[in-house]
Amino acid sequence: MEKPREMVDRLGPMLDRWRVSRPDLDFSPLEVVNRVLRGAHMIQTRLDRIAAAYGLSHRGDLETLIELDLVGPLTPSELAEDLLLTSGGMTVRLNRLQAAGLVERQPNPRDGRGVLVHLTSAGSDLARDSLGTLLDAQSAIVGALAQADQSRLAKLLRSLLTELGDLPPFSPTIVAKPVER
Amino acid sequence: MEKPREMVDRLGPMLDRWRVSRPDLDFSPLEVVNRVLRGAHMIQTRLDRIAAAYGLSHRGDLETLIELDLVGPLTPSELAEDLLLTSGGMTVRLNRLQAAGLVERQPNPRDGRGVLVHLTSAGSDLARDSLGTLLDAQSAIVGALAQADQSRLAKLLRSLLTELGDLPPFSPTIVAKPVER
DNA sequence: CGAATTTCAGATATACTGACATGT
DNA sequence: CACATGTCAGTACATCTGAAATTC
Repeated sequence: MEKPREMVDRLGPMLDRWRVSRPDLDFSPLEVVNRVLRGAHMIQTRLDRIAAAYGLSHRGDLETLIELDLVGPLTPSELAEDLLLTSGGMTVRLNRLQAAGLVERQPNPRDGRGVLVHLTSAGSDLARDSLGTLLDAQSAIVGALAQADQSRLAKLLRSLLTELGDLPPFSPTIVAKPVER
Repeated sequence: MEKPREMVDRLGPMLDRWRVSRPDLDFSPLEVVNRVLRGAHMIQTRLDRIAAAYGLSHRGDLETLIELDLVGPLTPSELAEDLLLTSGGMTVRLNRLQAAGLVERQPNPRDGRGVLVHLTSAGSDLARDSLGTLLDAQSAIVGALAQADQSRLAKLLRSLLTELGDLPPFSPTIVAKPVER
């Protein structure tokens, strides 16, 4: 058992000052909310550096390639939903990735209105090459926590996200669709 | 004791598919990292709506006002550090807030090079009015979790942030080393 | 003087909304 | 026909970098 010596982040002292200023208010929700925001900011900075090392200077491009590599061809709508983006936003991304020769749009055989986004072999190579690096970086990020703490943290965050409305596309209980793709 | 019925967020099923696709890789860091990123995205969306309701359509403007209201006049550098921004970015914000009549720059009596940012009375009113609403919103966000879970989550996030290098301006014990990395 | 504070211009990202064409 | 998909133009937002001016 190690006793954490100085477990202080930037937010702690700020909260202390705020509480002195307004002792009548309850700032405890910030202990979670603000840390999620600050954490995301710092994580994003690290991940951006990795994407840049693979020649992708646009946030989100790499995750798009990786999602396609792991799951297979998807429609722009599906991609947008998975990656928390509007379809208009995804169009911009896909145009860029297509211009870079990393993805291709092909007609969707199951729906004449839409398309399926495929990786080119270059896109596939890039996704595969970078995934390991990306996982290593993320592993380093959470590596400060013991395994048990990591999974506790994951569980708590999952509860939070569920409450925030980050739900799967098809409510699990509903039967019909077996993820046809 | 309540047994959570369907504690499933959007990420869970995505991870399942990825693990099928690449059973050789360990995706567990994503359980934390990706949830922090997605959580921040959704939280930010909610908080932006509140700021907009107070006439502030620019992300970060409200937090700037509130920080000034709770802590008192600060220099642009101090604000930038607290809010994870470069000084150049803070200049833009302050120009906007000043044009809106919400803050004023005054010469810093302790340092002729710099300025101190003060709230105007309009800025102060806005900060005070909105703070309660903002805290309520954040309370609702974490409200799905039991008190004990909230504080567990806060603690785990704090460890994560500390590891990520989100440290207070003056490291309490350490003297020389700026956490070279 | 070398260092710190702040501003600014220029550059680069990011992403939404609403309208449209197309197809179901 | 009512609705869904994808694209695009227009708009808005965000933020950094590096150079310059000022003062410590």
